[in-house]
Amino acid sequence: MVGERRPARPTMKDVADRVGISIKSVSRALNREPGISADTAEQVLRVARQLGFRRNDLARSLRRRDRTETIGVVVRHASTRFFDNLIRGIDEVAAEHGALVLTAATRMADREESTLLAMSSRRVDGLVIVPSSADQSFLHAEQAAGLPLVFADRPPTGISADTVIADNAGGGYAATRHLLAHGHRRIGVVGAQSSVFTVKERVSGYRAALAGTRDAPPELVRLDCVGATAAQRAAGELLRLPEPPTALFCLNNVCTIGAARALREFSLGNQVALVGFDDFDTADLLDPPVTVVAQDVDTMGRCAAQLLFARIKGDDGPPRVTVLPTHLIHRGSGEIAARLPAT
Amino acid sequence: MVGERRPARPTMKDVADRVGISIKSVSRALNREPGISADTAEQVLRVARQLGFRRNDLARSLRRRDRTETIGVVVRHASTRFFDNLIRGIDEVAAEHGALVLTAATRMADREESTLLAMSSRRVDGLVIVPSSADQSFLHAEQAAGLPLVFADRPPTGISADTVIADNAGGGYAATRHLLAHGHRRIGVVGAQSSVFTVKERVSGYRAALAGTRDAPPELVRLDCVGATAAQRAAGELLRLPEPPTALFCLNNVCTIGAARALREFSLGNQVALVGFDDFDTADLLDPPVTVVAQDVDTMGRCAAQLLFARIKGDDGPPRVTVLPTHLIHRGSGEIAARLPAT
DNA sequence: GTGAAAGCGCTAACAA
DNA sequence: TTGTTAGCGCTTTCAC
Repeated sequence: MVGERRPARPTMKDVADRVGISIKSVSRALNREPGISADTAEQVLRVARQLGFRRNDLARSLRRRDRTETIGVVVRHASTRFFDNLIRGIDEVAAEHGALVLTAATRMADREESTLLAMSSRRVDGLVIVPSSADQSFLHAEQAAGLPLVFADRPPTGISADTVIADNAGGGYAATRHLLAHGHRRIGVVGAQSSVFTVKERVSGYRAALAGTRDAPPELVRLDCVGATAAQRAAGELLRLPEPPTALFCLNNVCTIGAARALREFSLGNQVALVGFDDFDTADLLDPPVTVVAQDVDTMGRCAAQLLFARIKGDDGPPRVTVLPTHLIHRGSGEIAARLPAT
Repeated sequence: MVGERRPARPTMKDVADRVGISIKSVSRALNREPGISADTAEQVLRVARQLGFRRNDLARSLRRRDRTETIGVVVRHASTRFFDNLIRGIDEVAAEHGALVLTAATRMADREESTLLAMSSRRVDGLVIVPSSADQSFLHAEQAAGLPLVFADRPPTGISADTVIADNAGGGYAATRHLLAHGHRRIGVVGAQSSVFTVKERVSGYRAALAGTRDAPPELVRLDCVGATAAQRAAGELLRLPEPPTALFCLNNVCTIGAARALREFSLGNQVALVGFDDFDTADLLDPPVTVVAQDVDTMGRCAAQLLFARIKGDDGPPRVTVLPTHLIHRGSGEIAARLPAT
């Protein structure tokens, strides 16, 4: 690697010298502030364009005391349909406020803290966080400094702040009731890390729905399936039990896809019912089409961003928790009747 | 909205006063620079933690002349499997360099310029861009200022810079040859905006493969299908032609899914062959499983980031173009033989 | 309508 | 090992 010799970027001083005026007038022109003649302003803009001037927002934000017109979004994966929809909702609201939305993916839970602090050090005006590590109490300092925080999809741990979540328990309850209504009594569950809030909630909805019935045998609940392959394996094990479930409830997209693979592997797609939590693009194209509990992730993003901007504007009421409804989309896989009605 | 009264954040001066030393010693301790006693350093770190001090990187980067240890990624959608994989690759390399990766989604092509300039004004150290607008010549100023730019997935227009793309034409050629080998002569094409580089390239690969054969009737090529619904409609129209195609080649994920819906609508899934460009998660779960031209998007991200960091480190050779191979994944839909062998 | 001076919080360069 | 001075590029304040 060669020694770095980056050409310096033109500054307001360069523009000012070129036009023959003071730096302050350049600032006024470029920021469209009043108190400058149309003539001078035009000249400044022309020269700025010629020089390829780009205002240094590091300096600007520093002087303006940390107002960066930027909000940060911190998630585990940049993507998956879920995050794309979430960020789309956030973007919409941020655009109305003229703020730039910058997203960072943490990939690993142990990089969450450093990523959040990096955003804080760069002085974003606020943060939307989908927490994935075990504890966010290190954010007390940001909160004390008045940095607005909004948690989405999952509540924070170790700190209290605005939160927007889906009605996970309600969705789990509805899915399970739906399967019960179709005659199922042995309903298997395939889900991801049991430590995650959404997983716990969805399972608790499942259990609540089964509370009136005879049983929810623990061997039918397979959590901690990380990735589609693990989910496929877990579903396969359930299907090979001496008394296998007649229906599967999968706690997220990835698990649903894994379970669908297992069902196909055993040619049980049209005999064992399947309901997945969270919709996905090709759910209608599988055989049979997959019934899901859908969440309105767009709205989740919009709510989170609206809360955040209200806080940025100065709203300092107590933390609010917003719970968004979920709804069941019947596509076929969830409407398969139980083969052997319960005794 | 109340008047905003954000508590001031502690600065190095606050820490220095509290410890009773100079601000420079605080700086040294916090940045783990040499020239400070272990004792003082420890004391500084303790007080900094107590106060919830977060170094103001706006000021730091300003003083250090725009080195922000941040790279920007600008894409149209934050997500879809494609972008997630791309960003994953970038993240991996950036982590090795200790840089933060911040992603901005432009959503609309007409916001690309303002988003890129916003990143430039915030003085990122470099940019990875998946261009979606018609022209990027406004980036000449950034290039002149020595801001490294790497374009991914599509080359820039109006400016010359490092570029990492897939072998789109090769993939289109391979897909078409594959279908020809299975006896297909009338091969329909469903694709997105014809103005997009990747679409043009994939079509040109298709045409090249057909050059030796009798024809590639223009009525079989349906471009500008934006969204799955439009693709489904276009595919449906192709299938209702007096002389319908016996195979479909879809130029991206979304089109493939739309075409799959059309095939199911007409119950032709097992009679008309289907090959899609770019793999997707449930391709193996459709009926029949979907044959695709896969691109290694992870590698695309890594290559782009490696190029970018080489530039950031000072490499100033001429712009390089990297073309990554694609490969066909046979899953079934692409191996359906033509119903009516060509005359 | 315009400009000079001060300073945002930090680090580079140098002095002690 | 520690501190002092200057200044990064901009906006705020105030004077003209």
